[in-house]
Amino acid sequence: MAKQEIPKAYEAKNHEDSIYAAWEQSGFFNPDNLKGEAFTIMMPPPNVTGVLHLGHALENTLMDSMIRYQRMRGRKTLLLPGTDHAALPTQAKVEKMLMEEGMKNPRQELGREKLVEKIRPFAEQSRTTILSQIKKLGTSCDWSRLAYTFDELRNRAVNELFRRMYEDGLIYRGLRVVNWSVRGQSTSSDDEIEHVERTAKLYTFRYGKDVPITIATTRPETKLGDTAIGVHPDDPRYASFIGQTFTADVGGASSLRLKVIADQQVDPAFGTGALGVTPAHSQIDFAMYETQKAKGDPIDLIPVIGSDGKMTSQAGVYAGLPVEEAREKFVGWLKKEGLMEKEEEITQNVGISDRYGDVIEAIPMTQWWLDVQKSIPGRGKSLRDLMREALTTGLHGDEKQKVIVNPDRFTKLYLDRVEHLRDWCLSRQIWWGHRIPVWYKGEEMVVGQQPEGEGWTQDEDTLDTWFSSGSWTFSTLGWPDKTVDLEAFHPTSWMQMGYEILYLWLMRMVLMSAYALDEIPFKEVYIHGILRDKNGQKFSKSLGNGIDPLEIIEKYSADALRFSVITGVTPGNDSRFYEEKVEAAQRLVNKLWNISRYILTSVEEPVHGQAFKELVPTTLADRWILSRLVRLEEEVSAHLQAAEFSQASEKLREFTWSDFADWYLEISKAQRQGETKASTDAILVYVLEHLLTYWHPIMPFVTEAIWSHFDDHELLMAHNWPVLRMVDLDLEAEAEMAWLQEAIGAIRNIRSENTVAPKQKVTVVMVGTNVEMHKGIIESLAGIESLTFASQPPTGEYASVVISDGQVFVSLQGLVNKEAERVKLGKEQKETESYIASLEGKLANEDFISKAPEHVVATMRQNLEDARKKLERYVHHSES
RNA sequence: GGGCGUUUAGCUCAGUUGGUUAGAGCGCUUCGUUUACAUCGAAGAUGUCGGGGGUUCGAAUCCCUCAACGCCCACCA
Repeated sequence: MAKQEIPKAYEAKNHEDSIYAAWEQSGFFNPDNLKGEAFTIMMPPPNVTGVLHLGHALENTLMDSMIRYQRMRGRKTLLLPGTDHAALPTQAKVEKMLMEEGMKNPRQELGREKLVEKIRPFAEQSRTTILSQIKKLGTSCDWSRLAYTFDELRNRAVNELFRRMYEDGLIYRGLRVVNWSVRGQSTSSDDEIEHVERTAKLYTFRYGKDVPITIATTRPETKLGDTAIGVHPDDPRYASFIGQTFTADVGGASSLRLKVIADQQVDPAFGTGALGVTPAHSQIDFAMYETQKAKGDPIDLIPVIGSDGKMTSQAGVYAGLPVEEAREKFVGWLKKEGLMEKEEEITQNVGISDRYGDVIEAIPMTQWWLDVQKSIPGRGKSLRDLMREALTTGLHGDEKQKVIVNPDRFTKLYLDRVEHLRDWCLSRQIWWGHRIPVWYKGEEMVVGQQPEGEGWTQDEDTLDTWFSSGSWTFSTLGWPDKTVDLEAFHPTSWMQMGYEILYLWLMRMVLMSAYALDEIPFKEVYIHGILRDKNGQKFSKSLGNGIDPLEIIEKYSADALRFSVITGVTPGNDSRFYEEKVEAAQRLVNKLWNISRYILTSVEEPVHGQAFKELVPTTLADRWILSRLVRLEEEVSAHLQAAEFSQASEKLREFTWSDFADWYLEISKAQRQGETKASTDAILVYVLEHLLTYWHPIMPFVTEAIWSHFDDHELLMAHNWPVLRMVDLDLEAEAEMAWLQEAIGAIRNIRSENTVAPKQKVTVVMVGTNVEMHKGIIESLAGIESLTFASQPPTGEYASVVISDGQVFVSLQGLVNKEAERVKLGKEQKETESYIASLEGKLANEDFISKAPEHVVATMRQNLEDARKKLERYVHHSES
């Protein structure tokens, strides 16, 4: 083979797109072209609300590193890509854009169909962008199975799931108090609310002069809808009032009828111990309303706040006022009437819509709900039971149907949440999303799919977006049909997600999968943290600290980006991202490139694919580097298998830069001068091709680019992961090499301390050891002119250093600072002495000898022996 | 009000079941570089592993406690 021309630096731009195209064209992204046991990852579908951010870069790196490793290990791998229509966030985003363009109320001005027609192209555009960005990151997913939560197949799955749950009595329609966003004009689930601490005013007052009970509230205006006064059943202050009804003519609004009821949930220690019960505008009060109804002692429900955030007609003279004005007016009236007893500042948590940012109002509405506690017909278990089982005993006590969470602490959070789960409000009043699959005609109602015939109208509401993403692991495989894919790839093997969607997504995937298939959605889930900026702040638009992953790829390389988001990161913990990290990673990429460049351009005929047995390790360095490679394979495999990406990449970096580049390559330069050339060349090529293979899952592009310089046309991506044998470890060579490295380091140290220029050759005498066979290595790596071995220290101007197995003397005519030498040796001697003392102490301890494992004691004894030998040399030296 | 996480070199972080004298990257200091790579090489400095207590032959690692920072949950109206 002719010598190759390889550029000095790796220019990622010239390679990445064409490499990705070659991968795609090869067909190996598609498991149909692969053999072996299935290994499946469903890509968490990015929202079509814009472009990819760094978090996606992290996720794609995690998924792709895992899938590439498994593919190379001979698994039939499927990484299925997709996107999420993200109902509310997408509609909110488009509405915001329209409003920025001058529209006041897009929903009102456009109406349902026209608004959806505005959202669709935006979503499509966003999808296209995102999909191309995923390719830029190198993600090896099967594009032939691309899915979208809002396409026809997924819609069919969603409708079918809804129908089954309805028929099982789990989905019901009911009047309940919902979380209402006035700004968004829609309900939210409990999980879509953020709690923000605020200061608020707590008002303490009586409803009227004839009402003997004082209550406290931060929302006086809602008191216009009060229908009861709640007290704790054991509270002696109010015991005599329980059951009585008082009337009050509040603020000229309406006449309230307030029944005093006893309820365990009332905290006698808060405020006055009496609670104004507003069933229409409080979850807890609504629960009391239901309890009273069940008891046969019902109280009324009076909505005084409407979906527009203004007071309703039932609020009398307050009707039409925004809540804040109503509050002010009512407070004014209370004061005027002398009913107000106290006003104080308190801090409280308010629920905020996480998308629209306004305070959530509790409003009674008829909505669709999913009951998580009801027993599923024929199964004797509720959805809650299934969700619990999946992470504890495994579904039906089957260990194989258990989801393993990494790190484990998130299991606890999940389970805690499962126990406190309330019914899930499924319906939304936005328009971008799967429409509730229910049709009405007069009194008739059909669920699942549109019935034949005229006159049917579909429910106006849409489904919570998590209803469709919850079914992602199987809707993507063709469910509800019994497809080959579903059989082959479900439950999926591995999933990764950020902890911020643990509740939103993990729980719902488990719920949906357990319900629809009686299977867990995946066997293992890896929880990652979020990427923060250099100062530990979240990346956000408002802070303006965002980093576009594509710009990073453009400036450095996709491999450097991948390496830098994955390294130094542990599951479940946040990490910081900044360009210096990418720079360091890019240096590593370039290092690998140049190692390869050196080997491929200087070895005349790189023999590709040699077997370990065919190699002829001739020198110590040969044996050593092969042993190190065996160790590397073992470690990297174990780390990747365990999803310890950071550790895997650290091991690879260490081997690449230190063992291979700094040591073996340098030694090889001498070895290639003589008769060991052929064997050295073979080993260089062997180690290189293995190293590229092991790097490939993490840095796929540069490894593939280098691989293409080998003689055949096989893609590295489709190459088998070479498994080496532990029996080929050469412990003797590793120990001997470690000593040699120490000796060379010692000589270099003396040179450096005495500022001997690297070019200046020195004369070295080594005492107390005989390693003449490695003379050449020491000479070439330590810049030595003459290396001799002696039994006695030489006389004359020498600087010396004591090493584990001997002493090194470096001649330094006129350069030695004898005093400095003495001080240095004296210091080292002291350190050795105290080290010996500590070892002797340990070894003199009977308990240690009897209780510590043998190998620990043996190592300690060996260390002591070595240290004593070393000390002798110091003593000897100071005497001479 | 509960719960969780973090605290290791100047900075960012590893440290796998407790076991040699605690590591990496970046930064810093010195010297060098026609010879794969200045996106480089060699050498070097820097740590009472947040504080205190305990268990153990042995603790960065396990237990208790305190502190600082961060996060999550919760219907004190």
